[in-house]
Amino acid sequence: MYITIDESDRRPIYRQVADEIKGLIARGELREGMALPPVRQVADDLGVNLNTIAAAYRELQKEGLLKVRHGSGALVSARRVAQQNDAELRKALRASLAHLVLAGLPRPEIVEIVNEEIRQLFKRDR
Amino acid sequence: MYITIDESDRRPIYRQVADEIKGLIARGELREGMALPPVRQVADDLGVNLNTIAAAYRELQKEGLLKVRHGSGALVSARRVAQQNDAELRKALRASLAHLVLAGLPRPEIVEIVNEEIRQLFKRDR
DNA sequence: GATATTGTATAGTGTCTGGCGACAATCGAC
DNA sequence: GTCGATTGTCGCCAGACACTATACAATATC
Repeated sequence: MYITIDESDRRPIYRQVADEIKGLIARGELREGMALPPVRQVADDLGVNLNTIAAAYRELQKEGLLKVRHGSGALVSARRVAQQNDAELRKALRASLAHLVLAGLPRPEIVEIVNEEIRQLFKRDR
Repeated sequence: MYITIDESDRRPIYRQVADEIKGLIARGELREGMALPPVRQVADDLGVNLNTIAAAYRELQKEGLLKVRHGSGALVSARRVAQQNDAELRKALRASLAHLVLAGLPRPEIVEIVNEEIRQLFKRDR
């Protein structure tokens, strides 16, 4: 499972991992019922402690995306999060778009990038 | 200056504030040369300590968006951030879009929302 | 059942966040 | 120019958080 973490990213590691897995689920690379690698394996790959990955899994379980089972592994249990605050989602989107603007990207380029990302997200939806 | 903070948002307050101000600058509501309200005023409005707001201002100064002057206030000093990691920006965008997908929004609606947000961002650019 | 594999719990360490109070720089009235 | 008001800064503290190491518990495999 291709996950990376970033030193310069100010989010905690466990949340970076959780967000990456969310991305994999969103774009259908991880589908309902599929097993995730054991926490120790991911932890070794990334060079962090197993508890850090376990925290990420628990986070996703709390949101209803994973079913984590003591002794066996973790499974993708849904491709939908239960209740999601719409305002929160928009705020995050707005913030990331604002950063593109502040980076100096012109409007057409931003539109281009966004469309490309959306395309990637729905690539596997047929 | 209309800023809000959100208890349920897991980002620290000072970063929420910094991001909101970034948004105001990005969409041109705060323009270069304009003064920001004193840290005490913002702090009182939001019910937090002045140091929390000061931390937000310092954050923005570090990114080159503000000029903070001891004794006088803080000014918007640019509408561009100096160096910005492109990969980081895309990652944030990707994450926020993924969350929309996981919330169950259909592709057309996501496109709609994104276009609306982009429009808002460039509303004042003529 | 024994052993390996997998997630969980606990405890320790360092960092981050946010509050309080004192300090320092600047401004404005006079 | 001085003084008071206004503004940002600093040092310290308490609590929460992030991450690690190690021991424990549940499940799978044989």
